[in-house]
Amino acid sequence: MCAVQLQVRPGTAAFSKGQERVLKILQSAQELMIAGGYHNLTLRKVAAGAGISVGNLNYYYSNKQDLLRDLLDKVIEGYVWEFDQVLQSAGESPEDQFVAIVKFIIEDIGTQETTHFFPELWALANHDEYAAERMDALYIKARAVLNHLIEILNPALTESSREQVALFVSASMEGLTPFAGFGKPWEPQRPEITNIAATSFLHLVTSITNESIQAGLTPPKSR
Amino acid sequence: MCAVQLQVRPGTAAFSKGQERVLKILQSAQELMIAGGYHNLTLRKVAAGAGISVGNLNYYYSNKQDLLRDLLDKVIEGYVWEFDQVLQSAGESPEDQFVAIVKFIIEDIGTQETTHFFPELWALANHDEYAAERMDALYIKARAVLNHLIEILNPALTESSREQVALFVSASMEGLTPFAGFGKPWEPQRPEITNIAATSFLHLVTSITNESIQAGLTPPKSR
DNA sequence: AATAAAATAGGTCACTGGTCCTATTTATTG
DNA sequence: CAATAAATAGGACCAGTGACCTATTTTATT
Repeated sequence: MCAVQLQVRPGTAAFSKGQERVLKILQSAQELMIAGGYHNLTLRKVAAGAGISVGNLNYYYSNKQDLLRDLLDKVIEGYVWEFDQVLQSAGESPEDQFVAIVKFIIEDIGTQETTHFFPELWALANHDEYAAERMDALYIKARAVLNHLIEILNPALTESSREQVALFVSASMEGLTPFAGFGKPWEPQRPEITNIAATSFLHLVTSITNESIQAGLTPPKSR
Repeated sequence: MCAVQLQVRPGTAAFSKGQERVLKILQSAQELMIAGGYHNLTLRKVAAGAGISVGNLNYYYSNKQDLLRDLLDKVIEGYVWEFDQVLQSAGESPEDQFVAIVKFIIEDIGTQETTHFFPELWALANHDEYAAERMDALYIKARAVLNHLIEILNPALTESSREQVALFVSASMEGLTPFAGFGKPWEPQRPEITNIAATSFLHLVTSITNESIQAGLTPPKSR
């Protein structure tokens, strides 16, 4: 994908300059994506933002798709890393840990980076297979944290029920992005919304049953 | 915005042909948006899809922004109309009506149109003021239905609490789009996820209090 | 120091996209 | 039917874009 990475072989030197450049390129691309969306991401702007020429950018990324993929990889890895951090931060009770994670994620969607990047990712995933794959991998990681705690909080749930609950919780929080994210109309009420979410999710994960997930609210009269 | 609309004056005839063309143009634009996202929406493709020339397209929409705005208006109006229908369909108890609406909305995100269009809208709203305004107006309408029922189901809630709860419920469902929408990994489990959502939301709206929204789960030890 | 590899700039090229202009055809109206 | 407006096609224009190539400079290696 990226020239530098491909050309690194065992026993080769540091390539520190090239690595730095790649980092600058990706940061420039990310900033452009956040500022103007994918349709504003041009190689010339990326090069300018990284302080290099278009020809040099082409040396690192021979085409735009490769750059986009590396960008997705980089940004998504960043979030995966954050989730791992959260998982390792030893908390009190499972309830407290669960609430802490909910608060952490809703806090995160308040940043401009997250508010602007993720809708682009969701839109990309509708038309780009690679984006869809990476997005899927990211959210699997994100739900792993929730899954782990839900299993403790509600051991009676089957694996599939638990995963469905985790998906619902995760997706619910993501859904707040376009409404209570950075610069959005409900941004000032994010604290209250966080309380609603935490209360609601905690009750859900501790009280939901396999049966209610399968049968729904209006159980069939037969049987 | 659109040439035809602007040139219609009192006493003028039907302009049936022009109106038809505008409809075809907007439908073509919508199809392209759904199929390939905004970055795939070009005037040439819109013209081809509508079966007219670029020059003729330019006669109806003198620039791309105007076309985009009319497209947003058209699609959003369609959803607003749907919400009004839902609101008028007299149901049984408020609980049943509430659950019916939740099911209706989650059903809707399973269509390709909704799954593909809305992420584009959310992304656009991050960089286009007009898109942000129209999106806001749409969701205000969508929440009005929820607000109305929440007021019945939980009269003790203040107006702002109620609106925050409605926002959370609405945003949660929207958040399912990139995960359980059309062609998404969790699409097969949408029925179970719908049950989880309905159960969770119904408990939330009937049991939440103003205090828990304000204070959160861990009340301060002082006082 | 000599040599090879890496990094960089600059320019070119074909193509696409939005916009604009003009001539022509079609419909409407008095 | 004449005249006026609406609708349409075709093309031109020009800025921008991704991709590519080559020459040059910088860096590393032996």
